[in-house]
Amino acid sequence: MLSQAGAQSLHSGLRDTPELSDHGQQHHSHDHSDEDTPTSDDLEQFAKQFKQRRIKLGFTQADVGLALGTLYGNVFSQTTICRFEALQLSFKNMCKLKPLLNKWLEEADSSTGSPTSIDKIAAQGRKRKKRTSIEVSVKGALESHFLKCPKPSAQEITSLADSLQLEKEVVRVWFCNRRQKEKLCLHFPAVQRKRLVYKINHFRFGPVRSSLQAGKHRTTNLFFSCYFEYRGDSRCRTILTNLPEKKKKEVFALNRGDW
DNA sequence: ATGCATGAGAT
DNA sequence: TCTCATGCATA
Repeated sequence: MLSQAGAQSLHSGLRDTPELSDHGQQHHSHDHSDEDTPTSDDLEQFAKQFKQRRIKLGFTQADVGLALGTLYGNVFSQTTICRFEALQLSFKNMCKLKPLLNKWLEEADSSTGSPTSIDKIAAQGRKRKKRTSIEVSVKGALESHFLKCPKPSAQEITSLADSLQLEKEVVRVWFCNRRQKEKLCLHFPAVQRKRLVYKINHFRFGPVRSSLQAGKHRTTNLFFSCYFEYRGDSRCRTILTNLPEKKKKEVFALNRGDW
């Protein structure tokens, strides 16, 4: 499957499994909206409503996070509020935060728009490691490995890190985060749908054909187009890959695999 | 909104 | 050494 108009290595990226969207434990049909363990739907609905109200009241996610601190002693970051609204937290975590946010909502709803004073917490001195930026091609390789083995052993991590020229720790953390990410969306159908959107529908490969590239790197450059949907629209992204043979195979494997 | 990171508690 | 909750920093 090469160049030309064809080369449609499709694969509509659907391998929908009988997702177990709800891990039981919610038989109490009596929706005592609060304290009881909410259902995924409850949370989904609440999160949406929460965001709506928050915005109408003119608060930012960061505002809410701080307010929770001054109100209940638990400060949260903009990140966490954001993730709550987007259902990007674990089911358990969502359940934990819901009551707090609900209280805030009630209070904010009633109280006159007097902006609560904000107090910044002194930045603590922990030296945080600079965020290392992983190149797209390298991420692809990691992803590819993840599909084969989500839990590589220390040794495998070492050799992988070595071959990708990354710190072992970076690779280790990448896998941890990747696993975590994999789990987070399991409980919320809405999020799953959204994430599916990011999945690539099909690919096209071939040698670079643009006049610019022609001639020069005919044998080493490949174009790699991903057709996918993003927020309802179909998009296409083309990436040029100029990799050694071994890497090319990885790219191909990755793209043919069920990503 | 999200990628890489930290740290506490579980294994 | 992992999972989980969480966030700084940045896209």
